[in-house]
Amino acid sequence: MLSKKTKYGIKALTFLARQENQNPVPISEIAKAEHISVKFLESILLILRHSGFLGSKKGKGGGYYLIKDPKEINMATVYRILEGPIALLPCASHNFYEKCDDCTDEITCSVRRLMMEIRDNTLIILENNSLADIAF
Amino acid sequence: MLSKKTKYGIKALTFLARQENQNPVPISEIAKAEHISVKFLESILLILRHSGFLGSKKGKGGGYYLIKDPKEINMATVYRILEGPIALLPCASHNFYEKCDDCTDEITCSVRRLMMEIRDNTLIILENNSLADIAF
DNA sequence: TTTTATCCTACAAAGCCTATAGGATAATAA
DNA sequence: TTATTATCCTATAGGCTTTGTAGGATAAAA
Repeated sequence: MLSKKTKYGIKALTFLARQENQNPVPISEIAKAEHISVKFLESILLILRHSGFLGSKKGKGGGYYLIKDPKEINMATVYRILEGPIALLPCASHNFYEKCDDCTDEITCSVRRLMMEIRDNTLIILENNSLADIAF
Repeated sequence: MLSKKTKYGIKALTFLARQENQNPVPISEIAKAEHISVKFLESILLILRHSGFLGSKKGKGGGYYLIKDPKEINMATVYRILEGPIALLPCASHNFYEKCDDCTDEITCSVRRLMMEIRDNTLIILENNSLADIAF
């Protein structure tokens, strides 16, 4: 299941993508519109800023704004930053690969094969969707 | 991510499906072969028995065995019993639906739409795979 | 100088995951 | 009948993750 962090993060990105201009939007405004705790959202937007999706401006008239064109923001990348691995098992993940303690032979592992198939399909969907695709 | 409970549960089912006959297999044997804690596996097999996948026999010569034909055991059903919802959000789930606290309009929610697409795809894969399909 | 708003670290409550403990129950074999 | 084997079942504990909250530091604008 998606964490609230990821869900709120995507909602905030969507909210910013829907803005008519690139003026900074304060956290409080996004939080109010999307019904999210201000402080929790603050920590999420900080992550998205550090990851290069958002810019920020302090003081009056400040807030967060999108740095990239929503068409260039890939949902697979967003997912990995907020949620972590797309695969349902570490041994089926490209970017977060880990060997299983209990498996003797990864290649013939039936669970892994099934999870790889799901992973491949989920990845295609996420990669085929940009922020612009889901926002409008 | 898949819980160990689900992973171990599927591995145990696979192990039983690969048995040549329908004789009961003791927990300890499955646990040893799949490198799983006996006590933890015990609790998982109990769930699978209560869900109608497994039968059991007590005492010497006892253990667990498959009740159904592996071809008739659908991985979507197994997943739901062990892991819970297939969807990544409660609002995108058929069998475990829950309304979001923060959403005002579910229909236009961008996160939900994306998660529904992933859910539909994942569901197809799980439904198209029986225990027999993944075991052999 | 005041107000506004982000920046950043630390922390706390709650819930979930991963087992483990220990006795009850039932079947088999000697 | 007794000992052994193996499941049945409930309770619980430790650790980790999630979901925030607190509080001050920093920077920009009025």
